[in-house]
Amino acid sequence: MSELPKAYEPQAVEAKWYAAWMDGKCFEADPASAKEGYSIVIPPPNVTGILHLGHVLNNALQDILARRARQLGKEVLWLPGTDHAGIATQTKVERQLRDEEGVGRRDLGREEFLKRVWEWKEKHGGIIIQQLKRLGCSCDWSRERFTMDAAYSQWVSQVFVDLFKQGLIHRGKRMVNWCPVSLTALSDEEVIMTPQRSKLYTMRYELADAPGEFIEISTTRPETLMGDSAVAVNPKDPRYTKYVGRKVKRPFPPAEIPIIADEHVDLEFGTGALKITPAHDKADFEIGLRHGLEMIDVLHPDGRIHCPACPDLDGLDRFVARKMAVARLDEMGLLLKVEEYDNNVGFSERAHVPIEPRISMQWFLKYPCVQQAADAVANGDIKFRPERWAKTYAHWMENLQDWCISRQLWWGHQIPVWYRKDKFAALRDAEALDMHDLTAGDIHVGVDPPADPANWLRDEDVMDTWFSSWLWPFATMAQVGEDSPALKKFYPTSDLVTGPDIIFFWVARMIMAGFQFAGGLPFKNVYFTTIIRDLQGRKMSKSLGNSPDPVDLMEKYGADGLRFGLMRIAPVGSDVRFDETSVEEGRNFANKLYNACRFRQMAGEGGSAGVLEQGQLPPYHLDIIAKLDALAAGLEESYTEYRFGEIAQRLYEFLWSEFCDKFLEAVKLDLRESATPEARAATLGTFDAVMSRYLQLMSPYMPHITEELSARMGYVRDGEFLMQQVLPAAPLLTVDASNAQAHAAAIYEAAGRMRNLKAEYKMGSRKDLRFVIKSAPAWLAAESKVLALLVGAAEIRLDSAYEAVKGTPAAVTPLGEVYMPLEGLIDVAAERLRLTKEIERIGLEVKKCEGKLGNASFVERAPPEVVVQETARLDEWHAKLQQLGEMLAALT
RNA sequence: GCGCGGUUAGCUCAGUGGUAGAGCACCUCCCUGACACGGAGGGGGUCAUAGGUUCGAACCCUAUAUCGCGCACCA
Repeated sequence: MSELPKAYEPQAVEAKWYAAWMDGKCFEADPASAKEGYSIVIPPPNVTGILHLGHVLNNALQDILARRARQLGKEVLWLPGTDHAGIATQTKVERQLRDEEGVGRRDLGREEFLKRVWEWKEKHGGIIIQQLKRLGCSCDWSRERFTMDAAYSQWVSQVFVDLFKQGLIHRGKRMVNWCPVSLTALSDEEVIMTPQRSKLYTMRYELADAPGEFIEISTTRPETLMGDSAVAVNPKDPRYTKYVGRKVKRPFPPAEIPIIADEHVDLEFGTGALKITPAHDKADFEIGLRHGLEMIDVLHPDGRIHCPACPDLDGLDRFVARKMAVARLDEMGLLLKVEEYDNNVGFSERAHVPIEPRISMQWFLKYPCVQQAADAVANGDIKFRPERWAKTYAHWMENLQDWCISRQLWWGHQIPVWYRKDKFAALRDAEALDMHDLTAGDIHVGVDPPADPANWLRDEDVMDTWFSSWLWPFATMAQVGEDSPALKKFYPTSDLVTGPDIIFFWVARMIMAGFQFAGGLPFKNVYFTTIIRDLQGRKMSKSLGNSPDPVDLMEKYGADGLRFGLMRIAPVGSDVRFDETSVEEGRNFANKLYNACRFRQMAGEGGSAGVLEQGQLPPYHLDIIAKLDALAAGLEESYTEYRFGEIAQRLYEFLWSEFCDKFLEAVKLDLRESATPEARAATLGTFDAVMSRYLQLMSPYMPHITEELSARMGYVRDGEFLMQQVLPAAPLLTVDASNAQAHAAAIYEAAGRMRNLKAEYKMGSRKDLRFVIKSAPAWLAAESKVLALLVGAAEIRLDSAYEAVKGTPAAVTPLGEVYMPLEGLIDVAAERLRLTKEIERIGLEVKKCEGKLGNASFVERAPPEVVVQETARLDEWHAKLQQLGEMLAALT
């Protein structure tokens, strides 16, 4: 044992133990182990990412699960890694190149640009990994993966090829969500519908065969009218039946377009007539297909208008063009009204701009194993917590659309498809060729390039990042075709911990991939974390500046403090509002734990468990031992239910309210020098038995401090680690403690009542009071000294014959009636009154003041306006009065 | 529009049929030999509203209000 400083200083301790665990290879998983396997794969953070509180919550939970599993004797694999995060990373590096070198990616060319991204990744990519280590994460770092590792990329290509061969992947020209900033297609999930305050424009088109007669149309997007190829009305709409089949004049560029009838049109909305722009609206696209309409593309990929026939609009940004188009309509006398209008607009998840529905050639996946994946959750093979997310999942699975998996980016897994050079030009330039236009000899789909690469060109697109992430649970454990021991031991994984915001992006897709490629479900339990918000309820975000840096918090409060604080407020249900004070509480709790152990160390050596038979131990000992067993059982139950906040709360209450506030206070007498060696040894023995087990129970939540204290207190042998000790199944208590617990409870409660009595009579801090207990139980005689210590009394007298004088303060306690006789002491109330009057008599004012009496002067100003602070302690009143007298004498 | 979740002390949240809880904040006292990142005591809530079921409801049921989140959208 060694000396401990007064307050716990986590920083050095945490770094020391993390290094020791790494040296000891404590986190490494052995697939050959005979122990039962337990595994988690980390939700790979973006390689560009830096740690935020969401990561902390998420990874602390995984660490707790992993550490707990080790304590239960399992062979644990927590597999870490990072995600290449296509758009995010490419954007970041492009921005840096533009800022620092003034070049774009096309200036560099694909090969050079990718080289630069890799360089950037090697240099800055590991930040979040270091931060996870700082947090104490017990990942098997020897198995760290990256979604663009060679072996992992092999999986991605292989999966693409397999799905293609099964006919589930195909290429086609379809309406997709296009991001005009990132210049790529996006999946439906990457589009965020956002309420907007926009305008609804009502305009009129003139009928071609009846000049002066108009049809009125409402639109929110007048800038695309150059792409109109029809006007549609509902076939059931009597107002418009006479128009169907006729033509109207499109204002610009001038053209005559048909009026068609389509069920899709809502009679109630606007004028009931809808302009059809098949190339720039999803619904219009469908209508266009049904009616064989011309698809007129009037937008460049970057969102500028492409319409040489309208020179004043051509080349303008879409939002500038909107105003211009409206102005032109107005000039032409075709604009009828403009109304304020609330609607939802799809925004790009990454670039935060409105997406543009756009027809383009892309690769699509028809999801595999949908039914199996849906059933697995519905029938409980995969259990979601909280359970309600299962409904969200089921709903999504029922309404699956094909997944657009191609991205017009460079950073990512390039699509493993090659085209014959001569056909490729046509494909690319016209964007007209469908897969069906290519014969088998024109296209090569394979993990490896064609044998005569000179004659082929590779598809330039890469795959959606999630198309690699969905393979994560197994592609991290085995190479393609490998008979992997890790996979055998650790797949399917045990628990997945992630946010509900990626239930579609990731969780659902992993389940489908698991069935399709790994022969079964990828995990058994999914624990969905809560979203962390600030005190105003806003999502944490960099731009709002409301997201505290977890590393700063760890420097200030320690990783253990941060972990514990966050766990205590992480609810099972809804979102959590984060406040730094919760981390402060975590730090304070660590300090409390530390000081309890420090107290033990100051009591010195001696004492080992079992000096006394448990049957002979005082009630406080048996009580705390029983409560520790209850704690262990309670934690077991809470872990089974994944109730992490409850676990933290139980741990907190045991140490603070039971162990420190009650047990430690009750046994202090036995650690004084006056105590018998036997009592002292028994006390130290109980302390060690309970504390060593408690530290172990605490270890998953606060791994560093528990490891430190266990080592310092000698609870763990040199060269061993607390985190590797298996939690004993047997309870500590071996005898019936019900009597002892009843006695201890009675004493603690009585002590509370008696302290309350003291406080009521303004004698809370006096230690010289004597209490009398009437009709006390016989066993109390042995404990009266302890009770006196707990109460802060000079003596507790047990006297069944006691007759209290009238007016003696009294309280009913589980130990019988308690009296606090004041004979022999001063009559506090009366004496205080007398002194107050005396002070007022000599012309001073008695005033209540804030602050500490001991430090502040009782005379704030010189006479005649001398002010005296009120105090509860009579001896101080006397002293003040005396000093006042002296002062007054000096002044007069 | 459909679905989900919340509404409990000033704040953040526990509490799924039996006399309302924690931490922080607040008030009083105390730097007593583990801890002021602490100790002792205290004040504070008609559990969103209205009905209903029940001997008994914060909890179960039905509405309503309100906040948040998904999904789907009519230009």
